[in-house]
Amino acid sequence: MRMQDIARRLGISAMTVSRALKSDSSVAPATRAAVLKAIEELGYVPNQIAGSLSSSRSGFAAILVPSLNNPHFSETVLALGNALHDRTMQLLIGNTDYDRHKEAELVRAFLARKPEAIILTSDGHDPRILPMLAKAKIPVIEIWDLPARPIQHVVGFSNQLAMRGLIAALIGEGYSRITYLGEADDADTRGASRRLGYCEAMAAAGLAPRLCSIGRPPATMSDGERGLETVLAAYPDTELVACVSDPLAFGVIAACQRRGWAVPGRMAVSGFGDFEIARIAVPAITTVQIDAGQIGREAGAIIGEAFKARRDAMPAAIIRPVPALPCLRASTAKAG
Amino acid sequence: MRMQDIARRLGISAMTVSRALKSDSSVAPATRAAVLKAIEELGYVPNQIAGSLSSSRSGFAAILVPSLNNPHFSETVLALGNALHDRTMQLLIGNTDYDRHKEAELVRAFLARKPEAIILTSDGHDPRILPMLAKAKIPVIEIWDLPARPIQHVVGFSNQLAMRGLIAALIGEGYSRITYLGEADDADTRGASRRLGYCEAMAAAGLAPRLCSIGRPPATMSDGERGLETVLAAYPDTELVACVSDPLAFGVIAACQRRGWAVPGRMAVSGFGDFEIARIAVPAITTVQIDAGQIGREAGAIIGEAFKARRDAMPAAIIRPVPALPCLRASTAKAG
DNA sequence: CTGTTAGCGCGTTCAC
DNA sequence: GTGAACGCGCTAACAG
Repeated sequence: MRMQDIARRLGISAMTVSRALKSDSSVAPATRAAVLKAIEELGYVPNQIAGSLSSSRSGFAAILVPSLNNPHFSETVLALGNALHDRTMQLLIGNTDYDRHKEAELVRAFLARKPEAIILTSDGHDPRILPMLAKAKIPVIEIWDLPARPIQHVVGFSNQLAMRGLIAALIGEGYSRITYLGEADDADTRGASRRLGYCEAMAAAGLAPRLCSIGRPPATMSDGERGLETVLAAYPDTELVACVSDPLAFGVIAACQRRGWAVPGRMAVSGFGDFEIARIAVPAITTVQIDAGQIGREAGAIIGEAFKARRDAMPAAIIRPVPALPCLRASTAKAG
Repeated sequence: MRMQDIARRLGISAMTVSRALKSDSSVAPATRAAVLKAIEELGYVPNQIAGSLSSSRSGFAAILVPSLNNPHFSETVLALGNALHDRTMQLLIGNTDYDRHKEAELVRAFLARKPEAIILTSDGHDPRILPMLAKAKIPVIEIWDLPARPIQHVVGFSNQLAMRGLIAALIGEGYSRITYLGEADDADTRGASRRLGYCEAMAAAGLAPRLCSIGRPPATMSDGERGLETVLAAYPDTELVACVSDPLAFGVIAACQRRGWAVPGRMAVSGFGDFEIARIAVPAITTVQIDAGQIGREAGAIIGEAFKARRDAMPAAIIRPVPALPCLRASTAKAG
């Protein structure tokens, strides 16, 4: 069924049907009512592929995240999706699995769909995506970090500074034998940034870094459970395990509890991200607070501004920092 | 940039470029190499919107889930996405927020994109979507439950039987003052099914149902923390809280621990779904094991079979059950 | 307020 | 193995 069929049935032209479906165009109220009624009765669904080709507006924005399974990223995706819904745009979601090559492949596949904006979770990108993005001439937004050399717009925070701030605060609490537990390789540059922040904070206090790793990202609760062994093997005198993320920290705490070790007391543990579990777990987990939803909303706002700016002037790159502050909780409390 | 531009540059026709991009067509190897080289150099990205319009194959499948934030659904989405990737199809993901009306709106919006298959998380659907789906003439797969009156294909398990099995097992362990904690309304019919399963198991043992609720879905850890109060207010003698999901159970356990109550011992708690947290938490949480990834993979396989069947014969509805078995863990262990 | 014309950029279907 | 004509279903841009 095509617009033509609706039109013929009403003795009008397809163009009028098309206009009746866009509420902003000028169509006689009676005509519009008749069109909508006919569409409803016949169960007609417009072909948006044809519409997109004709209008060269796909109605898509694309977002790439390392892992949809991570509640943080899915919250960002959700918030962005809601923001775009208000602009009647849909979201194409891609999962890079912390893999640059897969990211590049997805960028290519998504660009073929002519998205009107693209959001990348800031990471070490495959350099080949840059010319592709430049050619697409659409807003590009990197989220979840503050890259040294941004592609264009940014919504995020410095993972490095945030982790440095947390570790500095913990050192201030009196901890010194702090061991870092994170991913092994640098596929996840947010993880690498956090590790760097840890090292800086330790160095600033005159302490040597103590690094342990658990393999490729993402860092899971199960990794945390195994990770405690790794930490103790390398640094048996550890008094605090600083984890790259909250789920990992939860796993470490669980492993301690299985051993009958008090957390805190026998061992302290910190995380990163302020996942729900960090607030609910017993003990509650010391972490860095991030509002994942806010990142999505801000990204949606930037897309709106970019569209507006295109009409007016040269759209300047927008760098929008979001808060990332340490939050000390029971898991690192010092006894009495 | 269009195919025409590539073609002119090589002194060939656009049609040859098009064929060179589909590896199955007959193009001289030298020609193909030249085309691919030119495309690479110029950074040409084919316009899939035009391709879809012309071939009437969108390359999309659409999936609607109640909540992308739920690690279970995101795992299903991920597995389905991988399965479809092998068929070079992309996944349009929609979040219904446990809302039938929103689901209907999304079905309409997605059908306009001409997906080649649609996957719905089985729920009470808005009846208006049925004619729309029928008209679309594409495979429809309902997942995560076994609906009484399926639309077409199904991959799932009976939430009712699964919960009944779990409760029966717990009654077998010697529990009788079991209180159910779940969502309030029936927006989430999987939750309603589980509640029904609980009631049946209790009735079968001659026990009266003890129902408590925590508001609309999804059931979060925070809901669990508050939920314990609700349970104790209504049924102070509760010895086991049977929760509609693992995160909710985790919240209840956390609330117990904050009161200094031993779990198990002073209170037992069960969940549903076998989320990672159920295995890692201390105590580990008794639950019903579901393989969320398998549901996605099976759905992907059904899409493949449906495409094959279309050529051969009338595609019969496929009902593919997946396992959902009780798993007793420490959180409901009987002392001694 | 409504209709007509002319593409949008590909892939299908023929020719050769 | 390659090219030319045509159409996919809709909307932009113009008439009227």
